[in-house]
Amino acid sequence: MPAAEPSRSDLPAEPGHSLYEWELGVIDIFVRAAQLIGIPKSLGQIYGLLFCQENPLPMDEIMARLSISKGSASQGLKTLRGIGAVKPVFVMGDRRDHYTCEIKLRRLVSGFLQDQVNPHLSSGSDRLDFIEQAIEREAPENAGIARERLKILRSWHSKTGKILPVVQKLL
Amino acid sequence: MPAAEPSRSDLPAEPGHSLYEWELGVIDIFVRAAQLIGIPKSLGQIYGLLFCQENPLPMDEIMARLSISKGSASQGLKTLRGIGAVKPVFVMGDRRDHYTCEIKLRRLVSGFLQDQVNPHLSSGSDRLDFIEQAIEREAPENAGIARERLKILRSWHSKTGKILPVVQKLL
DNA sequence: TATTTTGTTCAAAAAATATTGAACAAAGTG
DNA sequence: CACTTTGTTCAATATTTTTTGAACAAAATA
Repeated sequence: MPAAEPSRSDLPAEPGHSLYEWELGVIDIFVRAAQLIGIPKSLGQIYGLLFCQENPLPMDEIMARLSISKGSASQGLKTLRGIGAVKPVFVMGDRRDHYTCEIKLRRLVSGFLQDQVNPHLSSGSDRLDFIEQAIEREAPENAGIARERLKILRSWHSKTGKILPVVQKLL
Repeated sequence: MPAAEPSRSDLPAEPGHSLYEWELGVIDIFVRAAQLIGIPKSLGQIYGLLFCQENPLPMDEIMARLSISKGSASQGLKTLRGIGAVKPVFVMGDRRDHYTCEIKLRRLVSGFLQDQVNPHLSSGSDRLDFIEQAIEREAPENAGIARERLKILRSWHSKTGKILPVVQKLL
């Protein structure tokens, strides 16, 4: 598999001005990562851009350098803030919010897991209970297989719940 | 958080015939899981349906019970087969392929990781090398920060590569 | 060989998701 | 207070992804 030079098709359509080649490469990586974990590309772009900066950037700069709209930038930063991937920092003498990215892998992942995965896991318990009730209620001829599968699902649920903390510790 | 009864909006529009309530519940869980990891709902539906069966099911049955199209069923089974989530089994005296699902969590996850995550990880190496070259080539005034970030990315890459085997072992 | 059964492929349609930009709010400034 | 700057929201639009179904192929059957 050659792989070679990363495709740039996902990067700003109008590369008019700034952004070094190496920054484009980094952004490319984060855009792909975003797609892998199923979040919008623009989040990957914004995070990637901030990841390359020595200093925090205000929203206008982000919009300009990535050539994305105000709405995208605002919404994107909101989401990134929500999972703790990005933080507003106060910059003396400037009224605008400036943003830096969270650069600790562990925190980054924690925030994501907490926001995207944990909710599923906890609602999962309720769903399993619901299924259990349905099995009793219906008492189908094949309640045997049903109960067996439910048991498997419960064990999966439990295993998954135990994995996450381990992962976080290892990062 | 109430949570209660799983929504059924994702399940077959025309629940005309079979499918017990408990099966709907199980399918619901797998559809959500599918969305969480970013694969089409229909894959979750098919896997979920098979997960509830004691015996392998041929494609027509899958189409009928889930009321999905032939194309979806065929394509969905192909993908599931590709990641090892589903296996064709020979059924004596029936010309059709019959399918069972892989029911070992570890294998299920392995297949998925191998197919979806590993490729990203390996192409990642090439991308990092590309970025390194770009940094040298451009020698921007701020090559300092650039090299520092690259180092971080390399460490992330390495950590991630080490996590996967651990996860698989734990499941 | 003609016919049926089983399954794949792929262009077109539908559905889901992300992005834009204009209208609006909040808060500072002169 | 009128005006500017900064940022949010959300309906409309654009884009991407998924699903459908009809055309096709392969293989068994009669």
